[in-house]
Amino acid sequence: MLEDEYQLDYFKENGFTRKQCTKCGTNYWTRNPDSDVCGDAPCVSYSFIDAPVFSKEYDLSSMREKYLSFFEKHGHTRVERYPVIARWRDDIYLTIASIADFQPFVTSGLVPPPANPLTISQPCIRLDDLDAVGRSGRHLTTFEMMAHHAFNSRGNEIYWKNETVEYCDKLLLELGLDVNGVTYKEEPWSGGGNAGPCVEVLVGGLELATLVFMDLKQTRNGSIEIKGERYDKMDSYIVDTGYGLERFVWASKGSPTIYDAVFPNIVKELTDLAGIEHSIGNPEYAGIFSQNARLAGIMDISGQANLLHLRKKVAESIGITVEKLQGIMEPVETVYTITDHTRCLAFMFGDGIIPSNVKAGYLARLVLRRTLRMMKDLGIKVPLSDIVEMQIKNLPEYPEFRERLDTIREIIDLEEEKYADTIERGSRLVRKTALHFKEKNEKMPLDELIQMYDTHGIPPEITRDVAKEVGVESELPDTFYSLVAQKHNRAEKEDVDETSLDLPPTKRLYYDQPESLEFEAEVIEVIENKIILDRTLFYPEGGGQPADHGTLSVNDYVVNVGDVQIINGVIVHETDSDYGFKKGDRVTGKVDMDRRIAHTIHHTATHIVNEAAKLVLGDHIWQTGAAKFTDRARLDLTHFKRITDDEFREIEMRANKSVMANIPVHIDWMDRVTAEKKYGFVLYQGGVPPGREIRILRVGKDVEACGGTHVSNTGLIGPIKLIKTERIQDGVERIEFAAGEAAVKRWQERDGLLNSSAYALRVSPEHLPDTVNRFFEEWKEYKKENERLKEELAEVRVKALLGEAEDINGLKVIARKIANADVEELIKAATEFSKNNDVVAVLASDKGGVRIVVAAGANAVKAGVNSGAIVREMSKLVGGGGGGKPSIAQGGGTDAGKIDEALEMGVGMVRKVDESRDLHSPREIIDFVSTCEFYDSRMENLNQAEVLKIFQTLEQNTWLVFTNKRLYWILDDIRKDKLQERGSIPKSELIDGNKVSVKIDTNEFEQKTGKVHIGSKRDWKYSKRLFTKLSVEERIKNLIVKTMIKS
RNA sequence: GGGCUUGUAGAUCAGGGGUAGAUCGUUGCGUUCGCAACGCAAAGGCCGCGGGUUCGAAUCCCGCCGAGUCCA
Repeated sequence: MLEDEYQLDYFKENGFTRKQCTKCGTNYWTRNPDSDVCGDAPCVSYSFIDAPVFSKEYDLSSMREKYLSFFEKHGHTRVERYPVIARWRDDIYLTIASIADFQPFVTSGLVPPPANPLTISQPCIRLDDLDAVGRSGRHLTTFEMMAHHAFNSRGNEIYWKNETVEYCDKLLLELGLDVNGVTYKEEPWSGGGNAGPCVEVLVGGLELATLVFMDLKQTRNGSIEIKGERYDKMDSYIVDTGYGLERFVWASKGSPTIYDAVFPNIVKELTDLAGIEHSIGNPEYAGIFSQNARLAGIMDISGQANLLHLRKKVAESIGITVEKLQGIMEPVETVYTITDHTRCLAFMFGDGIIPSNVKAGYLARLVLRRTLRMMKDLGIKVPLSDIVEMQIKNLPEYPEFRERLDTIREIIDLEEEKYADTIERGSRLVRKTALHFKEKNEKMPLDELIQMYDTHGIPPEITRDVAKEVGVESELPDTFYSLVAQKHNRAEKEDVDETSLDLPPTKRLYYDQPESLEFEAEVIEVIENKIILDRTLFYPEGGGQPADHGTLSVNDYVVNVGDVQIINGVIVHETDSDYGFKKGDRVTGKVDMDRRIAHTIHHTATHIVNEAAKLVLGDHIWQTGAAKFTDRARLDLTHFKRITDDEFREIEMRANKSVMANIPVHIDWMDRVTAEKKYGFVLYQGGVPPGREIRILRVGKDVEACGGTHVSNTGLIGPIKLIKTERIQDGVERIEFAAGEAAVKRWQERDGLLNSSAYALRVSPEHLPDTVNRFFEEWKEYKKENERLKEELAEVRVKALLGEAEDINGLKVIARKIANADVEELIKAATEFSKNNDVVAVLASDKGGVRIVVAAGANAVKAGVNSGAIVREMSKLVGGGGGGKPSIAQGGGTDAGKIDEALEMGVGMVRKVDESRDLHSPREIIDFVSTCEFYDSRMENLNQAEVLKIFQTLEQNTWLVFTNKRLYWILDDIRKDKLQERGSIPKSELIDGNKVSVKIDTNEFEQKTGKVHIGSKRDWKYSKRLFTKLSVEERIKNLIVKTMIKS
């Protein structure tokens, strides 16, 4: 269907014939009469290695220059490269191709290209094949795409297919390529909603360039079908070429890998640093890498399995073992990767990406951390910033990187530190978690590895290694990082439901008459509550500035305008009623000027604060967002650390100085291309406005494309008060500030706070810090003193009361009301009492209702006194609740009149202790269990029969401990003893010869109707996520398994 | 923008409704000619902030602030 597209006169007139590849069946054009395959992998393998295809060797800069000047000679204008961070795009983070520079506005025809035709060498970053970088011999994360573009439209064609192929062919021949050396393979192209015919330019088995003829766009019912999608012809059609600079250099040198061709000196430096032998002068050695690159060229090497396959093949063909090959290749491959990655980082940071946990900054961090890991593998100890600096110095064509060197170094050093922290923290966590699995004698599950990475950023390799140190095995998943990066590469495109309004653009009066508040207009359309006029003073929401409010009136009808939006140049007024409005009416509009002025002031102030921040913090500052309100505004800036107090103050001062300088605000409508040429991409601080003409706002040195309303001179802003900074993401600081009246209100508020605080302490505001400090210190001292005194008081009280003890069953019982004592006092006294083994203290106070504390000495507890149970009952009586451990418990209530009664009851309970034994035989337990309902931590009901069965299979030496409606523990002896020592569980005994012994909280045993809760949260907490995935049955078994391992 | 984790002594962390803990570090005492090591003891906490539930919250719930991390 696209066959005819490739029948080019140039081919026919220059001795080419169209052939079909005998291997893959694709059609291609060649001059070589003997050719029978297409020249692309996997049909052929590299033939240029050790056999350079051009007449001489080129390095990057000579090849780039050769290319650009070739196209200049042929009528193209040389265009400066764009940044690798695609600031003008909201759909991708990184510049992935030269054509990306001209999307979307140039390719869509909305904006003319900067030159036509043009040539450019555009640095690009692609992170899709991270795993292959360094290993395949040809993959790079960063490369320069040399290109020439021609933007054609119907009636104005610059050139099309014939010329494009001719240029390419001429260039190759000029470089000294054998006439039979090039193959043009037909390969329809599609991507990003566009498509078109395309030829791949193949030399020596390597794809050197791609010539795309983009003339189709995806449509629902298009007449042309490619790969299942339907397309139509476009009115504009674009020559989109891409020549791989690095590949040209490689082909010109014929070195074993692209890395040796492109940055031999850096590779050398790094091999030296790592102490690795890398002598590509040695033919035998170089042969290994050549062979590897050749075979990698015709294979898919993503993933461990594929890599192993490659290794085998290479080893086979050279005649050495895989292990030996691995030993030679791996360190050098790592060096290649580091070389590539550090160049990538040089471009990223050189073009101002700030590392972050989001967006492009996250990609930078990803690459940076990967690099650090590999440096560690090789034992390279120098700081990463040294290597990146090396790269930058190796890129003399990018002087702008050198200017930013200090900042770049600081950013990298900070990142390196951060990563070391993360790994340190992570290793501790892994060790801890691994110990749990060791206990269970299990492998570290994949889930855990994923969680370590997902939640804590610990790479799976590290998790594996650390776990291994502890003695726990784990599985390392394959192709981890490529998957991650792929998902990251594309920004989410926001779905704007474009209700297409087929109306003329509204005349925007607010630009020409910023000070007017009333206007007359004609109603063009009324759609429900949405009113569209031919002209308006109402500012529609945009550029972080909210919409104007106000009223529209026709005759006597007045409606309120609550929102204003602009859709494709048509301004829509959303009102609270459409009553009385119809097409053709003359209306009067009135804008709420107070609101507008507040927005206007904040908008101009935003530009000033932005500029001030840039001056104070550095050139890496970019605005990533902003919002204006009537009472404040906020500005989000890229910055790699927190803004300090000093910087904060200085930004504020500078901003106010700009106000005081009363600088005029210049607004011009400019042609986009001219503006970009003149000011660069700093124009696009908040985002990229569409259109051929853009509105340029200049305040002092700050120049931005901005559609907002602004004051004419900065003096009109009035004061600017910075309110606070906030770190909204890693690498993004938010500055909140108020300007004009809002600023005055802010500091009045602040003064109010200060004054009332100072007044409360009866000091003047300037003494506030000292005084507050003193008060706080004193408060701490008094607190401690209070504690000491309470302890002393407790001792005294105990001495005084011990004599009053009543003798019950050999225990000394003290029941006392201590008036107006707080809980702490009671506890201290009770604790003091219970130091005597035989004492049971039952204390109560009437402070704030009723407070009750009961404590029992060691012998008393052994005898069966349960303070918790006593307190519970006593508290119930006084209208409250309480509980605690057998040794000590506390509670309280509201009914102070019943204190004496409660005390009596407490004593009564001690009396009864002897009567209730709380040890039970397994038979009793089973009986008990069979009357209970069970539920687990997820509050799910359990199958009772199942639980029963599990209990019956419990091993000897297993203890079940029930308290407070919960089955808390299933324990082995050792843990039981330990917990009993700590008093966490009640004492219990093994009943002779029985398989299971259990202690049940007496209270609970009597209330058999209650539900029994299985498992304590504590047991699952260390890997909550893991356990919640398990079934209830698995969870119970898990507890039991743990127990058995112990014994 | 979304998810997950996290905030307790100077540091690293445990605990997880009922008197705030461990280890290291700090200080003092003992031992030593002195140091290290050791032994004993002490000091050091608004348990991130603000609400709520409760007789009682470091602990549970809600909100805020801070930190970390994965993803879009």
